[in-house]
Amino acid sequence: MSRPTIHDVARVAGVSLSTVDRVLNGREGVKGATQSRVAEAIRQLGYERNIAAANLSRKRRYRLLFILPGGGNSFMRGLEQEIVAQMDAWEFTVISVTNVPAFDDAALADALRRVDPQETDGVALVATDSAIVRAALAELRGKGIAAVTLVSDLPSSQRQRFVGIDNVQAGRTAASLLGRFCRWRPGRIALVAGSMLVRDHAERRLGFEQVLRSEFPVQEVLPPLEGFDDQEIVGDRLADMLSGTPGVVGIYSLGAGNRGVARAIASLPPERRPSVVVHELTTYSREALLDGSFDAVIHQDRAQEIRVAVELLQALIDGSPIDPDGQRIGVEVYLRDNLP
Amino acid sequence: MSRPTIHDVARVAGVSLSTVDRVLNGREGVKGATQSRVAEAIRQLGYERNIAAANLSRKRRYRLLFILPGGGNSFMRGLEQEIVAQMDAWEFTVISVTNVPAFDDAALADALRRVDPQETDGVALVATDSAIVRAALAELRGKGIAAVTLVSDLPSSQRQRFVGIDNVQAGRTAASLLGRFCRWRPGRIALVAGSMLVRDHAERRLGFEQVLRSEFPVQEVLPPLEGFDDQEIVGDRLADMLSGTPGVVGIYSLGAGNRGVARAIASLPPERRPSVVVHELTTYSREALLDGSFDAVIHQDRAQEIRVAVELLQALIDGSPIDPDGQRIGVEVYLRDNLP
DNA sequence: AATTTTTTGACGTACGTTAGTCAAGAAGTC
DNA sequence: GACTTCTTGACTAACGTACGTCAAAAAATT
Repeated sequence: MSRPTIHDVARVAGVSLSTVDRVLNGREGVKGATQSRVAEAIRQLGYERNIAAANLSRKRRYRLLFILPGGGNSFMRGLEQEIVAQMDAWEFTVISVTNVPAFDDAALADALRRVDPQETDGVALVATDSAIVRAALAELRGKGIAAVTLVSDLPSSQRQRFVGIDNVQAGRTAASLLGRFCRWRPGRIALVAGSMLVRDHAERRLGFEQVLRSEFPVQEVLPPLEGFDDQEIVGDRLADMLSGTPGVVGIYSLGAGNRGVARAIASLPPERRPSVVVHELTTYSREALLDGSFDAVIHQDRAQEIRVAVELLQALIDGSPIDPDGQRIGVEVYLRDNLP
Repeated sequence: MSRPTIHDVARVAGVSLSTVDRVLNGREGVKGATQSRVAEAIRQLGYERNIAAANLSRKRRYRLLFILPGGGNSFMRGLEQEIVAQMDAWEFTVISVTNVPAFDDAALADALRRVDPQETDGVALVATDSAIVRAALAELRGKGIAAVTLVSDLPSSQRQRFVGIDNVQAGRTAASLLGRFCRWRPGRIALVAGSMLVRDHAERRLGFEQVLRSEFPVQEVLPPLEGFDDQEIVGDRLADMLSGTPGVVGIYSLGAGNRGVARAIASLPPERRPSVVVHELTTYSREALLDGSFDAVIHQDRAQEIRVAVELLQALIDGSPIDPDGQRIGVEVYLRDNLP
C-alpha cells in the first residue's frame, strides 16, 4: 500500500539497485535497452522519488545571493526583511543579501562580477537596465551561476527568468479601477510618475492610458507629473497642479512618494476630493487607505516574490523542470476593507 | 557550518542521544532538570528538527478526508480539482474527497458520523450551520479525529480551526467597491444571496450592509433575493426583479449562480446596466469580467485554502505548534485587467 | 581466441531522525 | 541494607535515497 521505492523498481525491471540509481540520476554507463526497462518499470509502478530522502542523503545545499538596491526605499527594505523572515523556512538553502547603491549600474555590475562560483550557486538581482549590467550578467552566467531578475526585469540579457508583476497589467488594473470610480463624474485624471526613464513606470503608464483612453474616453488624462519617487517633490508638484487645475476627479500615482500624494490631497475641500489609486502597500499607504484619502492600492506580494525566486533558482541549479504556473506574481488590489 | 543535529544537542547538553530524543518527542521518563538542560542546549544551538529526516524515519501517514457540497457549484468543483491537483505534492499524506448534497445539514451530519477513525486522521468540511452538524462534529472529535471547517465556518462547535476568508471583510470589500463604482450615480443596490443557512452568506451580507449604509448612505439597499446557489433560480428571480424595479445601479451577488446573474443583466439595455460585483473566479465569472458584464469579482485562493487546510490538519494531528500567520486567506479582488 | 571496453551487480557508508531493547546507575521506600 | 522505581546511556535497525568502490559479466574490438 505504501509508495513504491527504488527497490521495487529494481525488482520489477529485473536489474540491480545501482542500475536504477544510475538511470534515475542520469549517470553514464547504462545501455539504452536497460534504461527503457527501468523507465517502463517506473511508469508501471507509478514510482516517484522520495525527495525528502533524496535531499537527506545527498545533503545538497543551495547557496543563493540576493542583490538589492540599498537606500531608504521602503519597498526594497521590506523585501529584505522578507528574505530574513523566510531564511530558515528553507531547508538545504543558504541565502545571503548584498546591497548596492540604487540606480547605479556600475556598482551592480561590479557586485555581479565579484560573485564567487565557489561559494554561490545562484543569484537574484533587482536589475538596473544598462549594457554593463548585461555584460556582467553574461560573465556571471559563464561561470555556471544561475541568475534571475527580481521586481525589475532586464530583457534580452542572460538572466534565466524574471520574478515580478506584469507592470502593464498593473497599469491597466489601476485604470480599470479609477475609471469605474469616476465613471459617472467626468473630469480630468492626474498621473504621478517617478521618472519615465524607469522601465516599470513607463510600462504602468502605458497600460493605464491604454485602458482609460479606450474604455473611459470621457475622462481627460493629464500629462504625467514627474516626482522622482520623492515625497517632497511629489507633494509640492501635485498640490500646485491641483490648485491650478479644476475638475481633477482622479489621481493615479504609479511610483513611490505616497506620503506626498496624501499631503497634496489633504489640502483639498471634501467635495473636490478625487479618487486616488497608488502602488505598494506600506505603512503610509495603509494609513491613507484607512483614513479615506486613498481609494485603492495596487500591490505585489513580497513574500511570494522571494519564495518564487528561491524555488526558481533551486530548479535552475538542479536543471529540474520548472512549473510555469507557480511563478506568477499577481497584481493585487487592496481597499480599506480587505487589508491583511 | 551546517545545521546542528540531535548529536550536537546531546553533546552540548551532556546527555545521550536517547535522552534528547525523549525530550524532543515528549516521551516520559526524563527528569525536569535534564529536560531543561536539553531545552537550553536546543535554544543555544538554534537547533531545528530536520522534518524530512523525521518523517522519513517515522514513516508517518496522514489520512485526510475532505467533505464538500456536491452539485453544479463551480467553486466547489474547482476546490475538488485543486485537491486532486495537489494530491501528490503531499508526501506522507493521503487525501480522499466525499460529496454531500448542498445546504443539507442532515446529510452532512450523516457523513460526519460515518467517518471511521480506523482509516481517517483528520477531516476538512464545508460547514452548514446547524445543531445536528454541531452534534455530529462533536462526536467525530470524540473519536480522536481532527477537524477544520473550510470556506464556511461553524463557530462554537468542536471544529479546531477555520480555513477560509473573513466573510464579513469580503462583504465590506464588495460594498467598498460597489459604493465607489456607483458613488456619483445614486440609486438602488440589489443583493443576491444563496441561502442564509450558510454562515458565509449571512456574514457577507452583514459586512456589505455595514459599509454601504454608513459610507454610501445615498444608495438604497434592496432586500436580498434568495437564489440557492442555482443559476436558474438566480437568473429568473433577478430578471424579474430588475424588470419591475427602476433605478438599480448596482448588484452584489454573494453566493454562487454567476451564470444566472450574467443572464439577467444581458437582457438590460446598456444605459441601464448596473455595476456588478460577484464572488469567486470561475470560468463563467471570468468570461463575464472579460465581456464587461461584471465589474469585479471577490475571490479566495482555492489552492491556498487546500494547502492551509492540509498543513493545519497535519499539525493538529501531530499536536505540533501552529503558525498563526500562515493560515490567513486573503480577500482578493479581480477586475478584467488583473486576471491571472 | 585474446583483448579491451562497456555495462551491470554487490556491497558499504552516509544523511538525521525515530523507536525500540537492555542494562547500568541514581534516587526513593521500606 | 535490601528493595523497588525512576532516569539515563549505549546500542541497533529502520526509513529511501545517493554515491562511491570493486569485481563480475557481457559486449565489442582486435
